[in-house]
This record gives sequence, structure tokens and C-alpha cells, in this order.
Amino acid sequence: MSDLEAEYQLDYFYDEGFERRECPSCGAHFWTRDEERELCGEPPCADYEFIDDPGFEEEYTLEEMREAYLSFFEERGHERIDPYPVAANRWRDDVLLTQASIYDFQPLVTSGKTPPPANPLTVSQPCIRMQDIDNVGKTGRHTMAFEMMAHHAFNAREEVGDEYAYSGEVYWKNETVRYCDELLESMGANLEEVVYIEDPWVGGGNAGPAIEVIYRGLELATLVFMCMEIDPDGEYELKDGNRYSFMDTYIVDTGYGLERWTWMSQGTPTVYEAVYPETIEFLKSNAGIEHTDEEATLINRAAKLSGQLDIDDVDDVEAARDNIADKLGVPTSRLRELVEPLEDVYAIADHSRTLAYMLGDGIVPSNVGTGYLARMVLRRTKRLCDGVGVDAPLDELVDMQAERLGYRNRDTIRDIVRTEVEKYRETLERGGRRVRQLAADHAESGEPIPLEEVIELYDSHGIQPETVEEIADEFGAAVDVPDDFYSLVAARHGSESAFEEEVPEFEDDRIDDLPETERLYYEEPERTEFEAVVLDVIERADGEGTAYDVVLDQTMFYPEGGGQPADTGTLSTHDATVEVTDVQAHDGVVLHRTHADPGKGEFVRGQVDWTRRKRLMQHHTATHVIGYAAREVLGEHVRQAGAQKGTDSSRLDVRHYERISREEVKRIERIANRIVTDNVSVTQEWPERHQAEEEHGFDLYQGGIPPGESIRLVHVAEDVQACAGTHVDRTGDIGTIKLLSTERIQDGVERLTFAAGDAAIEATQRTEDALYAAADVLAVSPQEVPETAERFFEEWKDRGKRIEELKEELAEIRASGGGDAEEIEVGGATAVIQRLDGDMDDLRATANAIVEEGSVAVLGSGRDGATFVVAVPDGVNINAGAVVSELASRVGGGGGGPPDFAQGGGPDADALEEALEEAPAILRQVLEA
RNA sequence: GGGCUCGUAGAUCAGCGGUAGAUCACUCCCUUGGCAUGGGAGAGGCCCCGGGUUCAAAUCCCGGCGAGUCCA
Repeated sequence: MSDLEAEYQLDYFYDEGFERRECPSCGAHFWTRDEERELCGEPPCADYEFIDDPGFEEEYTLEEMREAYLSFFEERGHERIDPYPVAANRWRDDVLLTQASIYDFQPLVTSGKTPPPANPLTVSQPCIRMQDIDNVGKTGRHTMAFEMMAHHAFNAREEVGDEYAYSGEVYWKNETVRYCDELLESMGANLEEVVYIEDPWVGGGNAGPAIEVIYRGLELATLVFMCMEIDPDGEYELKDGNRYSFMDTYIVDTGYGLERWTWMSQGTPTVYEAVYPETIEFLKSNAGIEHTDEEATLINRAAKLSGQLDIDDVDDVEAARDNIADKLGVPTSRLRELVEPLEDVYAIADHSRTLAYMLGDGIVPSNVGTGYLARMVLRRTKRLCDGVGVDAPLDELVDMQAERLGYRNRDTIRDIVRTEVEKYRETLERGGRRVRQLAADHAESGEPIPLEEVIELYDSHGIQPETVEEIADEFGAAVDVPDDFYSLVAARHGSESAFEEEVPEFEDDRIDDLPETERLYYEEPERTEFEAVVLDVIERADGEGTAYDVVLDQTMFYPEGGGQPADTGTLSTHDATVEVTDVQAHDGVVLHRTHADPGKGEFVRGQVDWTRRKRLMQHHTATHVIGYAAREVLGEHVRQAGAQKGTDSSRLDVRHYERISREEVKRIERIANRIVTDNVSVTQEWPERHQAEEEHGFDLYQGGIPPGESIRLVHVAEDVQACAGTHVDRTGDIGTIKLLSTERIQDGVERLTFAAGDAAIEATQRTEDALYAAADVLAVSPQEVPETAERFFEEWKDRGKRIEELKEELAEIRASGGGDAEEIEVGGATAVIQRLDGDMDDLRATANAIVEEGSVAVLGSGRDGATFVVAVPDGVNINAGAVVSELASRVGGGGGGPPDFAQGGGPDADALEEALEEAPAILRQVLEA
């Protein structure tokens, strides 16, 4: 095992007179200028030492601190770039939320495939870390939403030359630490008190040495030197147990917490009071929290010790709190009653900001993905508000933050919050009813509510175990919720780690040496014929027989991609024509799937199936148009969640927080078709990616993030998207667009299915055909169908009721009239044995009528096989179920029911008469039994 | 992406193989000077849709549609 100790031996440390020490409390190694220093200085090895005694010369607001930081690095040759969205899944599919500034550049820039927008650069990146959620409010320093200020430099080893999108060294470790020192110095920090702790960083397959910057008990920054990658043969084994080796690229990845720097400059009891003082004031007064001077002093003293409460570092939060109370000389209960409402207020402020970030970036609450995270945060915030007595509506609290952040879509944000709070209220109400019912039952029986039920309530109905306990308490029912409740819930989900079947990565070294195929379809999308040379033919085993992948030097065939299916068509030589059934691209090489070998080196003429391609192009352009129209009608937050084009219809999944109404569908259709009739031209361009992002924002990437230095943009009217598909020349070429259906595929995701061009006409005709057919059956005009159908339906229901009534009347008549009924005496009662070929309802009604008269009824019917009903009046000791069972066995079936009314039957209708003849014997037999 | 739960009268739900129920709301009658209330009668159901199993399905199984919830 080899650690990274050598990596920290910086010239800068030696030149500046630093010493390397080992913390006797936690064992960490650190560098300091202070010869006297023993401890590393980071909680829990130290307390906050800047509260009421700011560590910087001047106080900064959040905005001032951000500006000071960015301009500091601008002055030192860094370019300032705009922050990225907090919804990291907008440009990468491996994470949901932006948790650090480096996320902005993963994976394309860090891997060297794409150049950074500037090098070196500086940014203040909004981030959300859900894993800190339990610390928020308690430690005084943790926030779920924060801005990570950073400077980054992207380096590549000189010797690898131009292999990556950047080359050479910008700067590395010495400069990075120097910048940190200089920044602290410019703020007026006492450099003697600054500690640099060695703390190697590992994450996401990369690793490297890293340094935590601690000042007066607070971690202000982390300087990460990403330079290693996971490698089974690597020289270094790091803390995650994997082996790593050095990479060709090495990247300066720093993170300076804007909130903490602001806090340090102000020395307020908590970071929250430094970051959003007005919000805290507002919430405190809204919740009616007031303190005497004496209480305020106590709270202030507790704040200095609150760094000990980090649930990640401390095993037992309650013990840590006891410890703090002990030091302050007050009972823990007293401390809690003072501090806990404040902790809630702090958390509410932070969570509101988190929500503003999320919703402002267009995240729609949902039961999946980032939407679920947003829902979790919102519900948690609502619970905190209710608990501490904040009665301001949540949408107002979120709006306060959205306003501060300068968001433009504030109305939508409020609308989403209101909708979501209402949904939560309904969930609570639904759940509450359920729990009350359960609690009442168990209070009555005296049994405790079983754990299974509590788990079910949480897992399937979203009711927190605490809520169950509260309600159960009111009813006087017992519940026992174990400490490991949530792991029991997890266990219920089984051991399925939900690993998808990895689609086997296409691997074939036969295409490695082939040149990228030149794609002709962008330049002349209307051309259908082309000539090409067969560079190679790769034979493949196919389910049935042999298939061939034909590689050409150039092609008009569009390979499947971006939700657009592959073209089909033919390849012809002088003496043969082969069908192209599928087209795929791998590493830029286009493979044409055929079932015959055209011959390597041959010249071929390619012909694309034009009808198919044209329909696909119409649908693809229509997809952009529908997306634009949906955004117009439903709101700016609407974003593509998936899309699939076809020749007969296409679908576009969009994120939206409500079901789409019929009225909205019509408006979307109208706007889409207006764009069609406007007949604007559809254009493409290939700008440099960072330029495109700057101009159009990340909304470009509706359908995914393409790699490369330049990307293809498609303009349709006002809509601009990064898109690799083929499009019609002008919107008029789409012909017409018809929305066929909307469907909710997940909470927060609506699927719009539509058809374009001929397919739209065909779809409309199918709908009309159905309507005409219905009209024909009813013998009315199509316009009259709804009204007539309703009338028929009502009439049908009325007749059903009338038939019921008549059957009962008929049954009474039968019961009193006798007909061919056989009457016998059994067990002191009269038994009526009768065959009547009706349905089960008839038998039941008749049997009831006979029983009304005080007789036993044994009825048989020969309709649909043989069926029996046996009914026995009160006080007659005959088991109807046993009788039916015996009768039914004679017709090859079975039966049963309660002792006074049983039904049964069997398939053998021919045996019915015989069975009825034996009924008297059976009755007597049952009577005796 | 995966797991779980639920669709029965206008509302809330019970029934979970054997004659579709309760409470509230609704209509009418009685009690009262009137109201709150109390007593009585009545109306109101494609038991979400489509298949299957069974002598028999609201009930069990499969598929669909709709709703909710937990996890990644």
C-alpha cells in the first residue's frame, strides 16, 4: 500500500515555512505556519472560533463575497463563466443534481474529449447536496443549497501532444495553494491560523491528492488535484480499496464555499443568518419566536459548539447535544426547547432556496428522478413549517428566494409549489383517514398496530411513522416503531440493486481500422440516390442465416439515432440489388445491414426508401414544432423527457406538473399548425459548442448531449435544438400535425402522441371511421352520437332495473302458482322442488319468494349447463350448502354457500332431471346427517 | 428504471369466491313556533376496462387505463 504522502511535498509549503504535523486527536496530517499548533483545527477536533469574532477584515454579503472571489481570479488570468443549471441531468445522465463545480465539465471536458469553455476559468456554481439534509440547521454550517466558488485549470502532459482537447500545463499544485493563501490574505485573514489538511480525494473513478483548507475551525475550501484514474494494475491503493494510476490529463478542481466565506466575514452565530438574514427574521417573527437577552446569549454560546453535531462524524447526535448542554451548564431539555425551533427555521430557509434552485431550473415534482427529490424537499419543508408554526404559504417562501436569485419564471414556480402542496395535503388526508381507521380498530382490540402495517403505510402511502405514532396516541392505540425502521423498508424492496441489463457495448475490432463514413444526408436531405464504394463487408451470424454489415465510403442512409429510426432501401451493383434493412453507426462508421454480400471493393448505387424517409423527416420536424407549441401553452418549464419518431405516429414525452386538458391539447395543435402554415424554413448550423450554449442555454439539449467541439443546431421557427436528425426544408412540408392522445407515463411526465403529414390525415380518417361506424349503428348523424349514446345508455340502465323488478314479480307468481312443482314434506316443513329454466337471478328470486312463504326451495335450471339454488327458511334444520353440493356433484360440478342459501351447478344438463328426482332423498339424507 | 398500494352509490369507505353494503350528502314524511337535532321512508351502482380460471368472480390470475407512494 502506498499513500500519496509524496504528493503533498510542495515547494510552496517549504518556501513559506510550513511544517507538516499529525493531529493527535484524529490522526490527520496537516501543514501549518504555526509552530505551536497541535490539533488539525477541524471539528470535532476544534470548535468554531470566529463567531462574534469574524476572521476577515470586512463584512461581506453573499453577493459581495461572490463578486470579490470571481474578480480576484479574473485579475489573475481566469475567465469568469456563467454557472450551469442545478439539474445536472440536463447535460449528463449519470447524476441527478449538480453537487460541485467540476460537474459542469464532466465527462466530456475532464476526459479530454471536449475543450473547456475557458482555461483557466472561475465560476460560482449553485449546487444541491441532498446527503447533507439531516445536518441542515443543526451544525450551523451545513446547507443543502450552496454555491461552490471555484477556479479550474485543465492540464495535459506535454509528452502526449495534441491527443486531448487541451494540451500543456496551465498551473498545478503550488500555484493553487498560493492562490488560496493570497485570497485569504486579501480578505485580511491571519495566515498563521490557516491549516491545510491532507485528505486524498476519490470519486467517480477518478482520484488524486486533495487539501482541506481550515480556518478558525471552519472548512473554507477543498483543493483537489484530480490526476489519477481507477486501474487494477495501478501503483496506488486508495481509501476506497481500489487501485489507481496517473492519467495523461490532470485537473485543478477547487471548491470554495461561498456561504462559509460570507459567514466567516460576518461571524454570525450560524451561516444561515449570514446568508439570508431577512428570511430568517421573517420566519422567526412569523413563527412567533422571541428570546430574552439571557436566552439569546445561551443560544449564541451553543452555536459556537454546534460544529460537534455533524451526524456524519458523530455517532450519537443526542449524546453530542447532552455534551453541549453540559458545557453550557443547562439541562439538555432547556437547550433543545431553545435551539430546535431555530434549527427548523434555518432548515426552512435553506430548503426554500433549494426549491427555488430546483424549480427555477425547470425541475417538475414527480415520483421519479430529480422530480422526486424536489417533492421530498418540498414535503419536508412543509412539515418543518407546520411543526414550528410558520403559517406563511410555502409558495411565498420559495418565491422570496426565487426573487433574490433573480429568476424570471416566478409565477410558474409558485404555481408548481401550490399544486404540490395541495397534492401533499391530499396525501396526508388520505393517509390520515387510513391511520385513524387502523388506530381505532387496534385501540378497540387492545393489540398494538403491527409493524407490517406501519411499513406499508410509509412505503405505499407516504405516511411517516411519526405521524402514525401521533395519531395512534390520540386513539390510545400502541405502535412500536423500531430504530431501524427505514432499513426494514429498504429490506422490503428486496436485494434487487436494480441493475439494468447493460446493453453489451458494441465491440468489433473489424471496424476500428475503417474510416468514418461521410454522411451526405445533411447537405442534401432531399436526395435519395448516391454512389459509393464498398470499403468492407462484415459477416454476422443472425437469428436466421447470415447477415452482412456493409461499410461504404459515403452514404445517404440515416443510421438510427436521436429517436429517429434508420432508413431502409437498396444497394445495387451492375448485376445485383440487395435490401438494406437496418442502419447503425458505431464510432462514426455507418453499417448497412443486408442479407446478401454486394462484394468488397464494388461500386454500388444506393437508393433510400423515400416514402419512409419523408415520413420520418416530417415527424422529426413536427416533434420540434410540438415541443415548441407545448412550451408556449404549458409553460417555459416544459422539457423533453424522451421522444420516438415513427412513420405513422411519433411521441414526445414532456415534463409537466399537471395532466394536459383537452383544451390545452387543442391550443397546442393550433399553434403547431400555425407554424406549419407559416411555412418558415428549417435551417441547420454547426457552431462551437460553448458558443452555442452561451447563446441558447442548455435548453438546446432536449434530446441528449452530443460530444465534440462543434454541435449541429436545428432551427425551426423560434425553436433551436441540438439535433442530429433529418428534417424537411420548410415547416409547410410537414403538411399538417394532429395530436392523437396524451397519457401520463409517470407523475410529472406527459406523453404526447401525434401524427404528421399523410399519417395525420390517415389518423384523422381512422377516428372518423370509428365515429361514422358508431353513428351508423345508432342510425343518427355523427354530431348526434354523444347525445344518442347517452340516451341509449340511460335507457339500457332503466331496462335493467325494470327487468329486475319483473323477475321478482315473476318469481312471486311462480312461488305461489306451483306450476310443475313437486311438493314434499321433510323435517316438518314443506319443500318445493321445481325445474325452471332461467338464469341464476331467476332461481335466486324464486327461491327467495318460496322461502318467504315458509317452504324450503330446491330449484334447478337447464340453461347454460345445470344450475341449482337451494334456500331454507329460518328454523328448518337443513343445510342448503350440503344439498346443493350433493345435487351439483350429479351434474359434474360443485357448489356451496351459507346454510340458508346455496348455489351450485355443473356442465352436465342431461343429468339435471335425474338429480331433481333424487332431491327428496337428498333432503332427507341431509336432514338426518 | 424498479418495488408496493388502491380504483365499489355524489363523497368517504366496508365486503375479498356463493342474494352488492354502511356512514355522510340527496328526496319525501314525522317531531319543533323556528333552527340545531331527533325518528322514519326512498332514490341513487357497466363493483375502472378487456381477457382467463370456476358450477359460480366486485372478490382469484393476466393485460390495459387511471390514481397514489417508496427507493435508485
